[in-house]
Amino acid sequence: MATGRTHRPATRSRGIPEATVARLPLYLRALTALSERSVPTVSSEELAAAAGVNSAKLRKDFSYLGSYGTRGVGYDVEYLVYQISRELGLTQDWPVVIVGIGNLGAALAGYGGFASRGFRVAALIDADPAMTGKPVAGIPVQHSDDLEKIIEEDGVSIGVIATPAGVAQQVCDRLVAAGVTSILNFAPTVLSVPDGVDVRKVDLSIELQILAFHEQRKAGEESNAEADAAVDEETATAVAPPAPRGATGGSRKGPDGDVPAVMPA
Amino acid sequence: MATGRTHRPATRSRGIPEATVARLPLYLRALTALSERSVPTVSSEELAAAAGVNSAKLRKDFSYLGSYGTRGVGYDVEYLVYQISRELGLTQDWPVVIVGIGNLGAALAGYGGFASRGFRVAALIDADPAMTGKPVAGIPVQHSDDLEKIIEEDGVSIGVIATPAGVAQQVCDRLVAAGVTSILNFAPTVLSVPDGVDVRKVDLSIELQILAFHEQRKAGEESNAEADAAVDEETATAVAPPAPRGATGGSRKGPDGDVPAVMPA
DNA sequence: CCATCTTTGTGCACGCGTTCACAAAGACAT
DNA sequence: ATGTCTTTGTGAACGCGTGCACAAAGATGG
Ligand SMILES: NC(=O)c1ccc[n+]([C@@H]2O[C@H](COP(=O)([O-])OP(=O)(O)OC[C@H]3O[C@@H](n4cnc5c(N)ncnc54)[C@H](O)[C@@H]3O)[C@@H](O)[C@H]2O)c1
Ligand SMILES: NC(=O)c1ccc[n+]([C@@H]2O[C@H](COP(=O)([O-])OP(=O)(O)OC[C@H]3O[C@@H](n4cnc5c(N)ncnc54)[C@H](O)[C@@H]3O)[C@@H](O)[C@H]2O)c1
Repeated sequence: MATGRTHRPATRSRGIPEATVARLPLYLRALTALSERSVPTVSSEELAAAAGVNSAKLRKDFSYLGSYGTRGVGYDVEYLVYQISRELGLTQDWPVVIVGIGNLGAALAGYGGFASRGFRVAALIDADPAMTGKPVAGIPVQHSDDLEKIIEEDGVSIGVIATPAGVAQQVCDRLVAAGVTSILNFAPTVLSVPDGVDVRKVDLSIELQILAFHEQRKAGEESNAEADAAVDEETATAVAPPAPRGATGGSRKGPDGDVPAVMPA
Repeated sequence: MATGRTHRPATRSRGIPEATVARLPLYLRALTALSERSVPTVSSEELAAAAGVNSAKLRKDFSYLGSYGTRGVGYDVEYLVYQISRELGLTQDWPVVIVGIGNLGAALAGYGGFASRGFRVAALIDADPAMTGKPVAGIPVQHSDDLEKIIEEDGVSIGVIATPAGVAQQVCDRLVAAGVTSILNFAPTVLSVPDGVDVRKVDLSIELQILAFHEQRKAGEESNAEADAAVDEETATAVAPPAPRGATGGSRKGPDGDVPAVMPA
């Protein structure tokens, strides 16, 4: 997954496994599409195909929510939409703040997927005074000096960080101190937060690197076999680190083109 | 995780577990930061802290790559950077195309993290004729009619989809037919691809919903106990689906504010 | 050269997640 | 009412991932 929970030892909250929770939105999406086509019921097989998962897995997932199916028939689409929505907490409104209204933050602000399903952009926050008051996607940007006030007044509990990596931890600390307990982080940094705060990250760079790994495997396999072995031997004998790789050698920026986060130690 | 591999039954490629592969970029990032501070060596404990993982896990991860550490000392930073880069396939250049240059696509095009670490934006592609030729982040947008030609000429094997969900599958099919074997999908749809093609997805909406789930759990727990039970009873007795939830009821768009993907069946 | 101290590499156990396979449940027709 | 046929819900087995705990390796100091 492009994302992953951070912290908290994966204790299944109440009884629903974390892996199941992560799939519920997928089911919900497929179910919503069926609902719009006025399909009354759906079998686990069909729904599983639409969501791209195994049907047994889907049935087990639903079994954690309760017995909502009818044997011989399947699941009532509308009823399931309701149950999953309720389980995910989408029956209530979640005000969200976005911090860092640059390229990415602006795109997020204008994203339709935000507004639907109970997520409401409560505020856009940026440190740049030139941005203050300027409307982005119809919402005026507010200065980060007012961050605490905004969070408290609106009762915001979910924050999105789209600032440069270098300031992400500071921003995170301020959000948490102000009362935010869930953070979606787009900056390529490991955020450390106190217990009780959930952090999920979206990391484009990591996704690409994982794809590159598999791509290399697909491309090579036998043609890379000799070359790989040769490199292996060369570098293995030299205990000292080899010179930076030729093509792109020399000093360069971090793996993400961002300022590397300051390390704790 | 925010992301997740799709298809392919998680066979560990050659011997490196998928979970380990997903963490290598994290280690690489931390190591690069250390490298820039000219730190010569680092212990598993320190590096694990910087990457936000367990030190035993980190050591086990590295053990899959080989024995690159020195007992009593730790790991040579430069050497490890090189080994991980090589393992991830970052020593070569990966041309990438971005399809769908809207709000998100434009942000991605201008993202610094793309250019570094061997990923090069080979082309920006959009179906809107008005966009054609217009430079975005210094790169002229090309029309999607030329998609196949671009892919083949540049030998592109990684594609990024940032189009509306409704056309994502079509775009995906064209990319795959043209030779792309790795896809990073930002559209909220399940993509189906032939064997041998890797798909990873970044789904903002899913991340938010997972956060909302945990948020609800944190908020409620006992105050929601009665309310929840009441709702449970009411809906459980009525076998027929209940009316859409009051506050935000009525017909609405999909969970992502996008056109729901057309279902196969 | 030996002792001590640090840190790696990994054997092992445990728990979570996935999948198979099937009995039970219920719809539907006769 | 009874039988058939579809589909759910779940017991059980398996495999992967995680983390503990420790022996082996090697650096460092005397
Ligand atoms: N652009 C992308 O496609 C993309 C993709 C993946 C990740 N990211 C990451 O997302 C983050 C933002 O990317 P971007 O391209 O929008 O960068 P950007 O430079 O365009 O925007 C950053 C914004 O954050 C604001 N900012 C800086 N410090 C702040 C602070 N302390 N408090 C509040 N706001 C502050 C800046 O004023 C600026 O508007 C970066 O960490 C980047 O690595 C971006
Ligand atoms: N904006 C965000 O922050 C955000 C966040 C998460 C996910 N997404 C998803 O990313 C996708 C793009 O979002 P957006 O906000 O940039 O939308 P957008 O409407 O601004 O951009 C979509 C672009 O795709 C182009 N396009 C349409 N059909 C095409 C085709 N067949 N071939 C090539 N290009 C085509 C359009 O011309 C347009 O430029 C959507 O699926 C959205 O759900 C967006």
